[in-house]
Amino acid sequence: MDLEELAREQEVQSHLVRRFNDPPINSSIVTGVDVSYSENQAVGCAVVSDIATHETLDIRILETEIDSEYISGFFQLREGPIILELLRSLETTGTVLVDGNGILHPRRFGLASYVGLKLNIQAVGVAKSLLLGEIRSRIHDIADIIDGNEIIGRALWLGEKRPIYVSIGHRISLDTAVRVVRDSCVDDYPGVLLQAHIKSKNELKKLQS
DNA sequence: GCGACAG
DNA sequence: ATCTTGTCGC
Repeated sequence: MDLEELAREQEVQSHLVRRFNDPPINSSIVTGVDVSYSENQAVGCAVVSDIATHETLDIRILETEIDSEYISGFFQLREGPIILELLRSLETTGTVLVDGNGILHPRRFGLASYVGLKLNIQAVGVAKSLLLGEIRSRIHDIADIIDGNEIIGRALWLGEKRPIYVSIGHRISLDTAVRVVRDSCVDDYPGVLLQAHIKSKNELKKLQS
């Protein structure tokens, strides 16, 4: 499939993304997913945690071969398959935090929306750099990210100089997405994402040695 | 054409 | 993301 066609598909699927809480968040379970690479070898990790008790409930690690290169705007091609397989192997995911964007995307369908829609789960995008949009009306540690006439995400300053960028993935409101990200933070970053990052990196290193 | 560009 | 040591700061 060529990118032009996939771009059209993303636009169509973006209309299926639900930008409200469905259902209201009733548990404190969150899952963070991240992937590390070495050439065409990828190691993904999913960490499930109860952010109310700080208890880690589950950890999954998966090693695969990656064929797709990274293309901005089409991150789903590279990380989609391994993340879907990781999440499908879990009994419970709660709200899933994805390393990347949700609707903060040229066609409002970033990786977090792709994962959320594909698995029909609540998902949030958490990115470390800004893909697009303008940061406006900052109040204290938070600001809107605007593109055209819509708010597509929020920038959150959590201690460090650089903010993180939170956006709706699927079946969650922006306010709730921000709240979940804040609640899941250990120091300056969502604990499940940091753990998934470290775990996937360590496992990759082990497989190489 | 030029520059930007999640990870 | 990854290639990579020391180094500035809390």
